[in-house]
Amino acid sequence: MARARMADVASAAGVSTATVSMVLSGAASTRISPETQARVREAAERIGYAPNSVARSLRTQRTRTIGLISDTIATTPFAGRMLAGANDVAREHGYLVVLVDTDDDAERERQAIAALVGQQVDAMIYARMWHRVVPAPAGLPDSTVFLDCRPRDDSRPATVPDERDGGTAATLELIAAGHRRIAYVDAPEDNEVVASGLRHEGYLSALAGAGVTADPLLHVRGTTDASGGRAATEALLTLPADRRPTAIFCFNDRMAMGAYAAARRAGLEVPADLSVVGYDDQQLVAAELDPPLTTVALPHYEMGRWAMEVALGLRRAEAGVPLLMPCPIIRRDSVGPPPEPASA
Amino acid sequence: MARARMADVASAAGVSTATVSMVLSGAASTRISPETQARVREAAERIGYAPNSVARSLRTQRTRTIGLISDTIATTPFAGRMLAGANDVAREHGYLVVLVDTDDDAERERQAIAALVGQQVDAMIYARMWHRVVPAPAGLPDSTVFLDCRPRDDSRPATVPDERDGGTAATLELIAAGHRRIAYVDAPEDNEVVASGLRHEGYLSALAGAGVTADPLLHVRGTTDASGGRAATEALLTLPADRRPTAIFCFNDRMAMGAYAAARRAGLEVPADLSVVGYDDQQLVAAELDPPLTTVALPHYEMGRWAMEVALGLRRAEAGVPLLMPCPIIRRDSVGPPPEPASA
DNA sequence: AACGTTCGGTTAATCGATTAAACACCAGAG
DNA sequence: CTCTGGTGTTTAATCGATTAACCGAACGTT
Repeated sequence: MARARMADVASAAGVSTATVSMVLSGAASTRISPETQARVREAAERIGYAPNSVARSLRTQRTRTIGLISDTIATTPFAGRMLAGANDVAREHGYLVVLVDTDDDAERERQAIAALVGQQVDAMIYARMWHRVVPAPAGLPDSTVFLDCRPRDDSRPATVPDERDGGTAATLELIAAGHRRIAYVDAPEDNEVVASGLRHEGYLSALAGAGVTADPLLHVRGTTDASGGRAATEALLTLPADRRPTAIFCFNDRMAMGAYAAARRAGLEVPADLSVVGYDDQQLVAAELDPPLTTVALPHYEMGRWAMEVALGLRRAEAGVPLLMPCPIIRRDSVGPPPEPASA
Repeated sequence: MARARMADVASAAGVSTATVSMVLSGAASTRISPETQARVREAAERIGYAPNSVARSLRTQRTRTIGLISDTIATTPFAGRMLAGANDVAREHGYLVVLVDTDDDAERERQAIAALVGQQVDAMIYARMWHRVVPAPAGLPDSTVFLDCRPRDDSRPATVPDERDGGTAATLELIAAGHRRIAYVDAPEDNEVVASGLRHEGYLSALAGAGVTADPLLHVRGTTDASGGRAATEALLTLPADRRPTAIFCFNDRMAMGAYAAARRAGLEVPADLSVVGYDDQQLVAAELDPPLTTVALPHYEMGRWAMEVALGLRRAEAGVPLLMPCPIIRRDSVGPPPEPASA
């Protein structure tokens, strides 16, 4: 049998569709007598009526649907938490999210935007899986919110992680443990990777705040995977004893994995001989390392929530200055005091 | 200015909306003169017309939209690839996917199903993030496809990984390297985790096929994280030398990480002293271990594609017997010959 | 000249809701 | 006995497309 329509409820209850609509939408409860309301509700229940949102959307011009465009969902472990945040807020307010993964392809992105606009989504979220500055794509509605990226012209509301502050927090954690010779194992030089520079700034400012002069030798780079972290750490460990770092802050958790491996090869224990702090709090990795890794979490869930709240108009957000979402430090067991009592 | 409607195109081109519709949908190209067609297209282009899919959907009773219900997207690294597969197929055929994460909550699931049905999705995919047998939820349309799970009554098309074959492949890999004493570090006993038993069956059958008698001592269990794998492996390594395994097949990659740690603590090198094979080919983990881990990949992307193809009717699939998607072995560097020349 | 056929469109119904405006009915006021 | 005002409900327009049915003109045939 076909799905019940409002007209079916109407005839079952012996009223007009207008009455059914008013009763079920709860709007004009005052105008309709309680008896009629009860009759309508009972009839709707009985024949299993469920409104057709397509028809409703056509009439009301709102679909209670939010479009979420993202690059490469597949290959990042971060997408999930961002999606989860957005999805939770959407659900809490009766919205549905239409997801499109553009695989970082400009043509697909164009199509996706067109398709979502055609579907009349009420708002749009433009997400990137790693913090970037992007040229605002054409065709995005005014109601678009940027997530984990910011439009180059800052023309729309956006939220990104507060990487600078995260870099400071990580470094401070090591300083607090007594370290003075702290290395920063950075990502390769790449303007796209804004996180790299910001975390470095945070690192430098933490050192400065503690009265430690930054040693340029301790700022090294490697590819952003375990092998890069390992190579960079190995280089660091060949430094003469008095210049060698007692602690390492890595650009991300995978590089920290590599740092662990390098330490192991060099016969060093983490954290007894070398303290390590990562970044990202990567699912199923950071906590599983031996010892579990102290790291800085990327606030993907929170950013996802925020973006959806703005998209839904639950929260005012002016374009111009992106919201910097705090990156909390996650303390585990990879940080300890330096091997020798600090210079103090 | 409001979005252009078909009527706007019609008046701009001096024709009726029927003509516009026919021209733009490409359907009745034969009936309309080439000149008129050109005029209509030009007008549509000029005023930037894009069809309103809500209106179209109401009329055609199809939304070109697929609902995808899943549990806990957030906390698993697998979701991405499954989504990517589904999304790719959808995009290739001009469909959009509406995603709902139920967070494994029955009430949310109910709401999600109702919402998607109300949105008139053309079909639905019911996904789980780890292989399970589930009671088919009420309210799912007939067109629902099950992804990485199967309805208890096998009443709908479904696809799950071929875990048994994967277990065989992993074990065979070790046998081929010359191992005879091969342990299986299993997940805790739990009927929900069907993968556990199936991989075990595969393991046993590979051993039997090679004429090796399975030693019950070599079937141990641990929690499905690194610490569980580590504890189980440590237990294995305390076995007397002649009963000790020379190779370990782990239920998943995280447990394999733990096996690495245990080996290291025991002064053993992987793979020189101990070979290890994992399962899952977990993103950003398996390949990053030192040495990179040989493992069995879960075909999430392929399952996602398959499910969407079935949902879109591009592929016939009868309910009854779930499609077993092959789990390819990913060879890296954690498998070598046993430390002593094989018994041969 | 009368009568099909094509050709090239147009008319109008329809999908299933929402909602402004109209209406029927009754009570109380003037 | 008419008028005014509520009250409770219905009528009908509307959202923006699709599509079956129809229609007028031109052309060919006998």
